[in-house]
Order: sequence, then structure tokens, then C-alpha cells
Amino acid sequence: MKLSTKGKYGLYAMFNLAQHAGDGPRPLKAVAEIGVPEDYLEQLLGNLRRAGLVTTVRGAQGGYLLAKEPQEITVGDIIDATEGPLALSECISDEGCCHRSGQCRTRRVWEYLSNSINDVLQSITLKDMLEQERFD
Amino acid sequence: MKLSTKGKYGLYAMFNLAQHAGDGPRPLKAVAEIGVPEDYLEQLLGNLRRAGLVTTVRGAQGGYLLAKEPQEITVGDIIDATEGPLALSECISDEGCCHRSGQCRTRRVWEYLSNSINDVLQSITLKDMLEQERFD
DNA sequence: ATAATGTTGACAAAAATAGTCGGGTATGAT
DNA sequence: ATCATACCCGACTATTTTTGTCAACATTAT
Repeated sequence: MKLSTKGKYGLYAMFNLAQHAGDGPRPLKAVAEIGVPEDYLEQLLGNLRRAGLVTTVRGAQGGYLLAKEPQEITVGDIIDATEGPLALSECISDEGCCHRSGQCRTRRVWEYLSNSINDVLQSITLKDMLEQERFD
Repeated sequence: MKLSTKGKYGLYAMFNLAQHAGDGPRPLKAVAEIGVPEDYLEQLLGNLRRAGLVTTVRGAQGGYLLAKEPQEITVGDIIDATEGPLALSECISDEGCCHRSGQCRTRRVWEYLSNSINDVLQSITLKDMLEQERFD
């Protein structure tokens, strides 16, 4: 069970934007300093834009901006936008998977785990990362 | 971010063994009633055996048995054995990944998240699933 | 012996990941 | 106007992971 690079790169990129919030639109080239191929990063930022986490300014002097304040953007939001929703089992999103004996008894476990993990992911914001006061 | 079928099938299989604990060794054919190809399930049970979660009896009348009491086996143990350890970022297991600017600041986040998620996974045992009293 | 059963390693199809590329569109600067 | 800077979008490809399948072997109850 691991994260793909999409979620990781997505967080790097968003953190980079957070660090430079207030500097005006930040072009892709600049964000790519986190060490991700530009063409690939562009796709990820596209997903983040469609998720409402960044806004863009097109044309010269354009670039990417956080769409909200850092304290309003959580790690969970970013993972969601770049990796797709957390789905420990398709039983949670899909219906009609419980036709075999014994499996329904595990469904509530997936649900409980998903909710718990989402809570954790939602509990950290970009602002927390900027301040870095937490994380025991 | 999702679980592969390995973890899911692994939990199904372990829950199946838990339900039939006390019946003696349960052959692969019987466990496969959870709806998983026998040849594939065999590999997963092999991993669960090497992780010390099941024991086996070879030969006729043989089969698989839980290696411990249901309350001593957690969902986290099973996911670990079948999917490999939770690794949100290779920065946690590997060293030497923090040579680019800004990335180290995210490392502690991965660590915090990993620990939190592991806690959740470790908090549910097979006994909990058998009794099914929890899971709000 | 023989049939039932677990063990092992190699192989392969399918899907997901991780990019790459080429052409578009918008816009500030000149 | 035009040009350079940037974002936008869809298609393509290589690599890796997942999800099996298979064949040969080892062990043991009967």
C-alpha cells in the first residue's frame, strides 16, 4: 500500500506554491524546481486546477496560484485531486459486489478504515506544513 | 490511493479462516470459496505464512490455520503481509532522497501520516470483525 | 501406493504508472 | 500587429505493477 508519485509530486508542487504565495502567478517552469518533469507536472497541476485547488493565469507573466488560503487546503484535498479518491475497496463506491458469502462482513471495516484515514489526511493543511509546529 | 486486491483477498481469506477456527486445517479449496482463484490465493497465503500469521499442515487432510488467536491478528498485519509495508513515500524507508530543495519539509508529513494510518490499521483485529460490535 | 494437499518458481496477460510529445489558445510586452 | 511567454489538451509510449496461470515438486493420511 503506497502512494504513487502523483500524490507526492502534487504535494511538493502545492507546498511550493504555498511558499511563494504573494509573489504573483508562478509559472510551471518555476514550480518544476521541485524536481519533476515539466510535461508531467503540467498534468498534475491541471488536475489540481479542476479540483479547485489552484487557479491559473494564462499568457505571458502567467502561472499558477493557490485558489484558497493555505489553511483551507489539506493534504487530503491534494491526494484526492492527484491520485483520485481513496478507495480501499471498490465495495464502498460500487454497489453489487457483495454476492459472495462472507464478504459483506468486511465492508464495514473498509468503510471504517477509509473514514479514519481520510480524517487523518484532512487534518493537515498547507499552513501546518509552512509552520511546521506539529508532527510529533 | 487504493488497496490492491492482494490486501483485500488477504483479509477475506484470514476472516474465512477465523470463521472456521477450531475446525482443523482448512484446505485451500475451501478458503477459495471467498471467490479468489486458487492459484493466486495460494501465493497470498504463502505470504501470510511467511509473515507468521497462518500455519500450514501439509499432505492429505492438511490445510491452513490461524497462527494466533483472532484478537492477536490485526488488519494492519494482514495488509502488511500481503501488500508490503505502507510506504507513502520512499523517503521514509530510503535515505538520500532529500537533495532537492523544499522536499525535506514534506518528509515529516509522510512520517506523521504513515504512523497515523498504521495506528488505525493496527486498531482492528479479526476478533473485532467476528464480533462486529464496533465500526460506527 | 495413491490421492490429497501445500511449496516453489517461472511465465504471461492486463492494467496502471510515469512520463513524452505536438499542437493548440490566451495575453502581456514591444 | 506580432511575438514571446505561458497555460491547455489529447494522444502516444515505455516501464512497472498487478493479477493471475501453470507445471513440477514435496509431504502425509489413508
